[in-house]
Amino acid sequence: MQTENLSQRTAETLRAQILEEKKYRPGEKLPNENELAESLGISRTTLREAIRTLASEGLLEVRRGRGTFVAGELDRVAAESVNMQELVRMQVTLRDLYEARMIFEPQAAALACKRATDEEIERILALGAECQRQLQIDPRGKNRIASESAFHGAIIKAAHNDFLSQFMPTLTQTIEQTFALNYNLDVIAEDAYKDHILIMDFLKKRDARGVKSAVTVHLHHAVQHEQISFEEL
Amino acid sequence: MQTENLSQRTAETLRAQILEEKKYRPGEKLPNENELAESLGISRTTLREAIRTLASEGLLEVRRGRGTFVAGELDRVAAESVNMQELVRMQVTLRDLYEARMIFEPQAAALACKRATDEEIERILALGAECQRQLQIDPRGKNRIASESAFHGAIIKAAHNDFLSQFMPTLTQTIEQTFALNYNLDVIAEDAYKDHILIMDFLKKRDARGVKSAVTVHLHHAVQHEQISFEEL
DNA sequence: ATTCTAATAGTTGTCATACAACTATTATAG
DNA sequence: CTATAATAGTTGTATGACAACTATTAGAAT
Repeated sequence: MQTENLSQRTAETLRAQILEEKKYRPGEKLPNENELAESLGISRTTLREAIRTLASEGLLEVRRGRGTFVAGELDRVAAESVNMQELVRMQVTLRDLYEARMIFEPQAAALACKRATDEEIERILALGAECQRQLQIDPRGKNRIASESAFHGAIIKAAHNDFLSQFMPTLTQTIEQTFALNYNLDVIAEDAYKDHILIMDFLKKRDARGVKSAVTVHLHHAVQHEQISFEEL
Repeated sequence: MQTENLSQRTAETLRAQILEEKKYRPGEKLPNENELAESLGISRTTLREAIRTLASEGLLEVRRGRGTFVAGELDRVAAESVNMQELVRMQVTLRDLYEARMIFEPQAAALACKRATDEEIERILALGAECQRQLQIDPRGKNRIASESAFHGAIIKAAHNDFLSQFMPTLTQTIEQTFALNYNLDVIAEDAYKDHILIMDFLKKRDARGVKSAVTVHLHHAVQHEQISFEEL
């Protein structure tokens, strides 16, 4: 599979030289572009495209008039992102992703229960009601899925944790993207309807433990058709 | 602050045209490089560097011989990564990050308890012992911190969840990076020593709930000097 | 008519070269 | 000794050319 182009292959070569071979240390200056290109046996144009890729990843830092440098260790750490694309490529299993979701979504819901403002609770309930309506109209429709995400999203948001707020949608969307196909929406619909009632009830009462359990159950329902088994936690 | 170079400014222009102006829709093909460069009033070289940046972010997909395309909606979602650098920039608070850690790490430890091979348990115990040694030698030394990370990391890894294995180190390193400074290592050391014993004991017995609680306590000890208060979960 | 093949148009990939623009150092003038 | 100018080193941008790949189209063979 010689499908990748030269500039991308070069980017990988450099990445390996930095990260694995440690040919260039954090903070160290790379040879200038002309030298480096020649030593790699490629044109400067191609090298520059490779450098752009690595700079965009945060591994390199290009300073005009001075040179190109390997990012310092701290910056490098910060650059290590959780890239969903990567995860898909490295074949992280659905089980792993769902497991992660099952760990933190119920907890986030519990937090929401304690931290949500009254307005937020109202909004969540409204979204939940809309969700129930969509479930009855067309359990397989796009609107149903959208309203469900909105419902879940509003709950997460009410947890008032910026990290979770940003992280959660990425995870759930990745899950949906990867496996939206073999999802049996009809079967799930009945369970979902009842689950939502539970979740909303507990939210109204601000019963954190109740919400947490209800969300856990809800996620189990959503996943039980995937023949994934989860351990007790 | 006209500091950014033209190719990067062009990347931002294109990003805005796609994300905000919606001039190009998901899946849509961009004009070819010659036309686009001309219409932007820049050289093809510069445009290509901008495209590399966006392609590396996952927003564009370049197909040789066919053209350059805006990533489909699904792919785009996958490209949305949780970038720690971003999070730091948007001032996600330490509390948020730690809260996330407190949600994930104890559960991960519990999973490890059930899924670790005997060899993994052995290795974790060895790392734990090393950690204890370092704690006595020099509670503030670099080695102590490194061995502690190794210990925690090995536990996470034993959970056999590829997602968590990639995600947790990023989270913990970000936390450490952000506030390694105002860490009172001396005070923590005593607690840590006892916590480690607990954690290792429960691991040996493969008591998942025990480990989970012990890790929770450990994290609370690590954070209690930061004057962050956490809700009950 | 159908299928295979070859030509072709459209596109990205790579190269070589030149010069502009910026940065840091060194040499020079005052 | 200081301020300024020259200079060397480096990245940034532009141009033009051609290679390599993809999809379509035209044409030939069946």
